[in-house]
Amino acid sequence: MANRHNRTIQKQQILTAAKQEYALRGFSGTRMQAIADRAGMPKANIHYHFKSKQGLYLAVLDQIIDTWNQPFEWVSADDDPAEALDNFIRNKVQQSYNDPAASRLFASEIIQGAPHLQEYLRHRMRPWVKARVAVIENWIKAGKMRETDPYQLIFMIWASTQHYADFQAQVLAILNKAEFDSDLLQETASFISGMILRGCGLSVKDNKP
Amino acid sequence: MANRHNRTIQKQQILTAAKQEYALRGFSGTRMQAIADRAGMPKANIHYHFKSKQGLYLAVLDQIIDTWNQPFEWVSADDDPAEALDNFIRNKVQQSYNDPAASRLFASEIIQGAPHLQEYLRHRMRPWVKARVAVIENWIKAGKMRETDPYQLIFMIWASTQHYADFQAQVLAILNKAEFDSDLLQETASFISGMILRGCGLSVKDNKP
DNA sequence: TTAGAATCTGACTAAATGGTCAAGAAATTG
DNA sequence: CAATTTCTTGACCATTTAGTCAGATTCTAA
Repeated sequence: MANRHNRTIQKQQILTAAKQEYALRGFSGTRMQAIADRAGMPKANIHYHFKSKQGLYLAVLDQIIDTWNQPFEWVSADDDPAEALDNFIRNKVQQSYNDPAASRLFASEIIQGAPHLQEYLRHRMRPWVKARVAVIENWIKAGKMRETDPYQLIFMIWASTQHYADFQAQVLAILNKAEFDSDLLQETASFISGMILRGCGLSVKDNKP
Repeated sequence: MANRHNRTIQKQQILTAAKQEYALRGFSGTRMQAIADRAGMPKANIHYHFKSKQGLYLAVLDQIIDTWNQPFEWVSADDDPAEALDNFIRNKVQQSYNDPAASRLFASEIIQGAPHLQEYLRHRMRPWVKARVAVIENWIKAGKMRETDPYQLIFMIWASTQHYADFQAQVLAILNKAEFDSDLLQETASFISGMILRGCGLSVKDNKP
């Protein structure tokens, strides 16, 4: 079958395997051999597709960022804050659930000072946040919600939505559960949404009409 | 000077240096030589005091847990929920601020599945949480606060209070600041406290009377 | 003071691991 | 159906690094 096609598939297999391994063991803890094993191909093959361990790592980060940015063009000042925030929160929780490895890898990178993400944080994420902050400020000025520091609000939403992916081991141990199921996901999303909305002085609409 | 004394001091120096390095580069990313350099002694000396890289790592984790457990005996059902929660939140924020390396190291360990903390999570942290959950449930039964899932509440407090230590690189980049100062600390604590209290249907008492 | 224990240290070693390479297999193309 | 390019792979290498060790130094106790 077409080579072009294969090449794409192989690269993707490598990226996926690498994401899992990097998330599981950290950058330094990851062995190229482990990625190769997981991807089901000889190690040398990985070095054919990617220049180096670090190059592969950067490629994984890039892909994560691309995936995340896609469905995230969020709302304008005209929207209803309660609905918009609820949407945003449920979206984030769902995203962490869909790809916990991505969330964890990203978290590890930031915990270690984000050495490879400065550019991204400063020139892509910061403007994105600024735009959302502006929207929230508009809502506040329009009296649609309680006066609330928009930056802090966004940080708090990030923190609580990602927590279930990043600290899953802790959450499961405390709850004495074996896995994070879809029910718990819904409960979690509703809980966070409810807390945040009430915190912003917004009324929470019941999710089961 | 006394040997016993020196021994203790040296061990402590090693532990502190190791905590910084492990937090900064992760377990695998950390070099024994780097710990030695930071502690200002030859590498072989570290292996005299600690069996192995992993042994030292476990010792660091142990010390972190000990430090954390000390001031955390929290409240009973008789206390006022608003005050108790506010206290707890401010305490946690302060703790993250005082020793961000500890917070980050712990976070890294959990993100990677908490391979060395299963015992601690299941047999020490879980009972601790259970006890707080019981208190919160009492508050709810007594009509002192809104009906709220106590586990989710604790997770959310953990998530948002630790976020500023663990994801500091991100927070600073977004806010375009160089460092996390004491003012921002206070704002953050007040913000989180306010959000959580309102979320629980409790009234927030102003902090500047 | 001195024997003996505890501590410290530079030099060394064995193992692990990222990365290379040359030769072969497969696909593409004119 | 060559000729050429692209891809695959086992074997190999250079480097890094945790951990060792024997000898020096410092402390303790009698």
